[in-house]
Amino acid sequence: MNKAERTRRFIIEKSATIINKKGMAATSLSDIMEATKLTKGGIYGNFENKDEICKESFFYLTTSLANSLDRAVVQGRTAKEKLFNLIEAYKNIKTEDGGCPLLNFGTEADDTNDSIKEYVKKGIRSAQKRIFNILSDGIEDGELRADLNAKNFSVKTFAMIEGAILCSKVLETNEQMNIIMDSIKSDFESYLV
Amino acid sequence: MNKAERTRRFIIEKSATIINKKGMAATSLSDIMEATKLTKGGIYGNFENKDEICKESFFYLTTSLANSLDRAVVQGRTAKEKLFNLIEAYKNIKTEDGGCPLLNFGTEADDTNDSIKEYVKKGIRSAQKRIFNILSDGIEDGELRADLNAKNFSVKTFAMIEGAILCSKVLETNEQMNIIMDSIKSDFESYLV
DNA sequence: TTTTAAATATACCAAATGGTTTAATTTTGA
DNA sequence: TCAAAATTAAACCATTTGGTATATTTAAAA
Repeated sequence: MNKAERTRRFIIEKSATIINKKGMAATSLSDIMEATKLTKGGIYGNFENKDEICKESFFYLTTSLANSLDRAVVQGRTAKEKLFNLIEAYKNIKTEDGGCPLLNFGTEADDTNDSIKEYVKKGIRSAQKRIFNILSDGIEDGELRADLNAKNFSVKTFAMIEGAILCSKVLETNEQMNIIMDSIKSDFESYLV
Repeated sequence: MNKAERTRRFIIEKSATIINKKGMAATSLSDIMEATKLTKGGIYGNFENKDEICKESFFYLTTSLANSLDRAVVQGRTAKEKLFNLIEAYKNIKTEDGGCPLLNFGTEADDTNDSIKEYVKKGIRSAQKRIFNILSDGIEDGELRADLNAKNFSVKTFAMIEGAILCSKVLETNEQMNIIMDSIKSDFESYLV
């Protein structure tokens, strides 16, 4: 990484949390200047415009999150361990960093920003696929009953997780998060062979 | 309703959809001026500031939605009819009006706007209570098994619905919404006596 | 119908917005 | 080490922002 690449990355890292919390529209250049201690020149020398910073911040947030979820999954050896690890990893999403970027960018972009919406779309699909793969592997290995509909279960689970994140953030307690995650677990266990 | 009250209401009705779609921060006075065909004077004669317009728009959106959900519920005579009607009403939330205000205002306000966050909090609680009441009435009437945990089921169901709205809006298809709603229904049916 | 009070438009304002240009400073590689 | 290239700071720009003061119009009551 040369200087330019380092600065670019530094700006993204600093901006990402702010944008995840405040939203793309509500985050101003001044916010980014303050967080990076750089002037506009320093920022615009590395990025075309604010949109590019938002886009790159979204990529940074989603890949960081995806990596930490993937790391949790590979630690598990059975489908059950994998799914339960994944759930714990979701629980560990830092509220102080703004929560899930798919939820934040998704709700902001859905009516206003088609290109970001496309990226969120891909993010949702791959998050669902992560769950789907655990389940279909489990079925193939005979760990899970074949009548488990992996597609439906993964869609449902993802929706519950995002809803759980919304509730914990707004209600400012993890109570409902725990209820929801426990419910996913026991629902899953009913499909164990 | 005198002239002032009518104008106030008119401004709220026009602003509400815009704010629900674009978000509070991204909606400018000019957006509201354009939608209402009023000038700043006409708007600021009826409202203190933009915050008040946002707050009133949130109230307007949530009470409209709550009313239409309540109307759907009372049409049903059994718990099953009530819940299924509620689910259909949720499915009918107009995407072109921006979707669920609890989701939109909740994700925007959670890190930035404590007073709106408090109102969203109440909105979530009452949405969950609407489901809870259907279930606990059903248990009391002997329509539903007593081992149905009404609290957990309502929390879980609400999360799934909000997640489903997010997915349909971003993915631009109702496929997952249908999967999720059907899953809620069949989960519920397993508790029928 | 006329007076008075309410509601709205017009014309402002300072501050902040995203973005550009140019000059100065750092890095980098030969 | 030193020149070329990359990076950043400073000053600037037009536009838009939320908000206000005042003039004008409209509605309501006597």
